[in-house]
Amino acid sequence: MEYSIGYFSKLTGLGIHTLRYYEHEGLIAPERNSSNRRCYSDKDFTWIEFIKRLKDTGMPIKEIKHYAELRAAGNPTLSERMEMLVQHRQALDEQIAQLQAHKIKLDEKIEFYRNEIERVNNTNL
Amino acid sequence: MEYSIGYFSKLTGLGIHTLRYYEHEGLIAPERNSSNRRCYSDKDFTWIEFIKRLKDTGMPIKEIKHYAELRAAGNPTLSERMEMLVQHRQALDEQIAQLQAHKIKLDEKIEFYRNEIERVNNTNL
DNA sequence: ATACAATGTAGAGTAAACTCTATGTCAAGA
DNA sequence: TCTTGACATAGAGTTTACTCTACATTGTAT
Repeated sequence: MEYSIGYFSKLTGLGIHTLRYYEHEGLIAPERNSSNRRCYSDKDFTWIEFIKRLKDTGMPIKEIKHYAELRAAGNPTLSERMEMLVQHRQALDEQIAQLQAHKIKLDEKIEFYRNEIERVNNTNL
Repeated sequence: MEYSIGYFSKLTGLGIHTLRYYEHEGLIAPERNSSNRRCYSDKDFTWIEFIKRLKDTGMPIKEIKHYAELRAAGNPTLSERMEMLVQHRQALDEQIAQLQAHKIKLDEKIEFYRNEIERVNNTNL
């Protein structure tokens, strides 16, 4: 199936302007029809979902663009792309570990507040 | 102990400009000496470490500023501050869960690449 | 045939969070 | 005394990732 930019925007939840911006930045290159309108495919959908995943895990646009270029170059770049993903997984692991450490501290702080509120209530009896 | 902005910058790893910016944005309010120089205290250090934690877990500066205002107002705002932290913990839990889901997908993708590279190597024997 | 909604491009504007520059003050060492 | 270095303020500049505006063109329904 092929999708207009308006429909593709709804499919992906990304906003027409954002889709055009991503194309301008070299992340995605949809086909064009005879009237120069963009025609997004199911492959584009799969690809944009992956882009969203990379973004949501903290990869900057420029790096995604680089990945996109490798992808466009086909099989010869397979191992380089995998290398990128392995490194990104490493960063993601660290990110998750740090957030979990932050969560523990935040839990402690909340516990502190619970006690403090209790204490203040008792003081003002 | 009291610290100059230069020393405090090294203590916190935050950059002199950033510390002044945080003060301007209402996150922190260090004392001043007779020559109008900033004097950061150990309390300021503890506080800035907490600010860093909030930031690293995705809380925007404006919201941290609001927390700082409540904090400056003392005991009457204890429960409101705790409420903020409880909500933030909720957001953090969701953030961690999403990253973990992303990680699973990324692992799958890397596994796919591993197989694909293997397949391409065998094809070109 | 005509209106109007969707799309096209180019470029300007926005928001967040810094980061830097210009200019001035002030205390301490050579 | 003179110079140097840390600090002060005000405001400009940067980066990232959008988001919007202006204006032209095209496809569709009346």
